[in-house]
Amino acid sequence: MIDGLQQNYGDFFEPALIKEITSVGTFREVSEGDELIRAGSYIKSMPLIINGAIKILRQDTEGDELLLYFLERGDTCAMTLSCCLGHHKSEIKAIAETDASLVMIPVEKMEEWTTRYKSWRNFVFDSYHKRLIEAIETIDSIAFLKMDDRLLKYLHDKSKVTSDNVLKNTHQEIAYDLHTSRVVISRLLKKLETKGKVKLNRNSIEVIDL
Amino acid sequence: MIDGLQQNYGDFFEPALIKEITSVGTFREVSEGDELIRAGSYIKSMPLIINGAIKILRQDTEGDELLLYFLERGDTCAMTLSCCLGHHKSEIKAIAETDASLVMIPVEKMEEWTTRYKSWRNFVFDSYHKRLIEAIETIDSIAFLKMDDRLLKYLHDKSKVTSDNVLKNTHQEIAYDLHTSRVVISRLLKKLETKGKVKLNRNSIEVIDL
DNA sequence: ATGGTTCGGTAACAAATGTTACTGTAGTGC
DNA sequence: GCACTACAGTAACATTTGTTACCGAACCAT
Repeated sequence: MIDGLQQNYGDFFEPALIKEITSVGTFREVSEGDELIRAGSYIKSMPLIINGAIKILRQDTEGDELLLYFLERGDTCAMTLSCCLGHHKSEIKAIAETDASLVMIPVEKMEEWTTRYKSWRNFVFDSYHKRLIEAIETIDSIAFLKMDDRLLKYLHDKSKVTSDNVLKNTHQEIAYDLHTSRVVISRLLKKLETKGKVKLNRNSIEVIDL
Repeated sequence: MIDGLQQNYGDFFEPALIKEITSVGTFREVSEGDELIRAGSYIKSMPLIINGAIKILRQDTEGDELLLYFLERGDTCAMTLSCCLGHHKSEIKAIAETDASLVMIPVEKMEEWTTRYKSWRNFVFDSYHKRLIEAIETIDSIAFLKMDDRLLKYLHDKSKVTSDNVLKNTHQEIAYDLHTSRVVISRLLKKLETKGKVKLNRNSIEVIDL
């Protein structure tokens, strides 16, 4: 755990803080598909991502879903942050996109560090900033792009976070993430295949050139 | 200015901070329609809103626009915050929705206060949280609602921030905010009128019952 | 192999939204 | 008054997206 922290957060946090994290944080490994945060639940600890990727989804009251963004190493979940600091309910759902390792920090420490460590404060501010930007980029996609371009962006982002240009996804799963229907995704993927941008196989999509 | 600060921020900030704000902040009055922040510009001071309303828009590279949310008394602009703290470029555009009064805080002070005042720190965290929630609510609207419901929400929100159930808006302006076309808005407004939800006049819309 | 299930391709259709074009009317300046 | 402009109403049409239904292939368990 110390290695992972040092590697991903060492440039950012002062040694004393790294040491504290090591002593109070708990290391956790999760498998692809694990649900880390359920919408509407309360959260008592905050994850620092050491490696792997987490996807953050918005879920409305009828259960409709929409992918907000991915978190990667060095990231933390701003919603969790603000839930912890403000003691609000979770507004989102988090699923492990790949196997991942995390360090979980208890809430009390977070608040304490905010006072004591400048680097922690900056990290928290920076995380908020990043998430706000990501949220706004998501808004851009939905508001300004048509479904075909949103799909392209999705394939691109996903192959980036998994570091793999073969996506092991069903069309239905993509449809959930983009909040549309399976038929629409199949239709658009087929178009992309005829353009030579992807190669389609059962349960997987090979990204050729986006 | 001290009155306004005391009234809107007094519960939140300790007296010493209020005093500091008074001494280093500059009072500013803006008129409806004034452009406070232009997309792509750098920002050197942060506004605390004393009264009035500011609308925050996203603008893409082609000039397409979309309303993100309104700011009201007691609010500040989280994007400005993070731009100041992180020295990033503005990603948004801000327009005075009504006449408004603001107190502008220089960047340096903001950073200093973050270290010195717990209440300021909490204010900043809280602002980030609020804006993130608002951004996500905007995502909800675009992703999960159809244009007719988005229009209803728009009319509702707008009549709330202006404290007036008569909106002095052209259809074209609404179309810009919702990123659609004038014809679509006219069509939907007409439907709302036949349902008795609004009354349409030239250059104004009376909200009857949403 | 058999039967059941999941996945993807496709067609046909429905609904929502976007686009273009034309109208009349209210306001504005002269 | 007259010309001009901005605004809103409407129709006709195009495009995009969503929905339903059906088929066949791949996969799975027995």
